[in-house]
Amino acid sequence: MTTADPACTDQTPSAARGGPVGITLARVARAHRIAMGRRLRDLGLYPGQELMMMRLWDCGAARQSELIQSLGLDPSTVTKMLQRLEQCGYVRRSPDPADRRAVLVETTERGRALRAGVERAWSDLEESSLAGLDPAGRAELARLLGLVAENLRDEADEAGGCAPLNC
Amino acid sequence: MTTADPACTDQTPSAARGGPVGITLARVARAHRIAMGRRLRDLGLYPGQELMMMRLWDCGAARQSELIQSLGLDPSTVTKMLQRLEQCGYVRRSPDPADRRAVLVETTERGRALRAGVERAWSDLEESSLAGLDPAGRAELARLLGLVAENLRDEADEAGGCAPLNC
DNA sequence: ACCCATTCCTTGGCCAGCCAATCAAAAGTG
DNA sequence: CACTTTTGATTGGCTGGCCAAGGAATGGGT
Repeated sequence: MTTADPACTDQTPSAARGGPVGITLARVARAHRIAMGRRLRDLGLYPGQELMMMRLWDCGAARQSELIQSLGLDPSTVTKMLQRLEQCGYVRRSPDPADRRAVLVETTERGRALRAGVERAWSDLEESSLAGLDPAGRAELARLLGLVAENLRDEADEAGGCAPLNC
Repeated sequence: MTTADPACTDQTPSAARGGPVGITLARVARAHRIAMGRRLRDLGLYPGQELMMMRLWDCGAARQSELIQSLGLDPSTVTKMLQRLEQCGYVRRSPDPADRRAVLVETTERGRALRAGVERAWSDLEESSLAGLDPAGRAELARLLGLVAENLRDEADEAGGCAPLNC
């Protein structure tokens, strides 16, 4: 008698009834990340590393603190990720001559070679995940997600951004 | 001259131009998970554990394999998560008398006590993230996300579901 | 009755990602 | 000039989460 409870087969957990959109978002995002991870594995990347590489492709060379800021990651996360990317030969790190604390990061030729594959992964996943959605629907989805993003950004600022002025 | 490149200030990485919705989704989801994580930390939970607890609240007692199936997680992930939840006193694990391989899992009183907090976390985050969205917009967002979820579920089935019949 | 495939779970190893503590260098302040 | 604060980066430790490999019990097939 393990699965007798009818609630056990319900899709949305009863404790999340107050956040139906939120839990749907979480589920979709997880599936999306997994799908992206499958594509990245074929390229030799782990999920998360593609964002770092994309940033480096756009920036040329960048200081580590800049990457931390733009990706919104923890400094330690960036340090370790870059150590691994460097070991894979995708990235080169060198001390900044203008600031002996800082580290300059740039992609190698091998790192640049990943770009086409990552671009295809994004396009491919976009087509796969938005299949059956007309351009209007896609635009609407992008618009709504943008609103949510702004709301969440505001909340994040409230929580952690007490540094600049008052508070 | 570290930040001279104008593309460096662009919001969307150029390598993701083929997947604008996808990258927006990834960003929103990350912010959402972080916001949820902040609320969960106050309750004594880590992100991901709330889904496990929610499942257990709905199921009563469940076999570990059932949790793996319903949450879509790796068996090893579930094993370790349950070991930690048990150590925190939120969960109790006992051998299934009907099958000596299996493990039965159920919430403790302390685990049940978390429920109100988790419910509030979901509701609170829903309000915060959907602020400024009228019910029609929320329904539309839920509908669109549902479509994406289905597309991604299909893809996941294609990738890993070669077990049952042909193939 | 026997053997083999399947199922259930655990362990170890690896990654992303966070927090806390630490150190070195730079910048501000007296 | 010296002292303090702030910034840049690293290390260690913890979590979620995956894969690969293994062991133990069940169940099917002959």
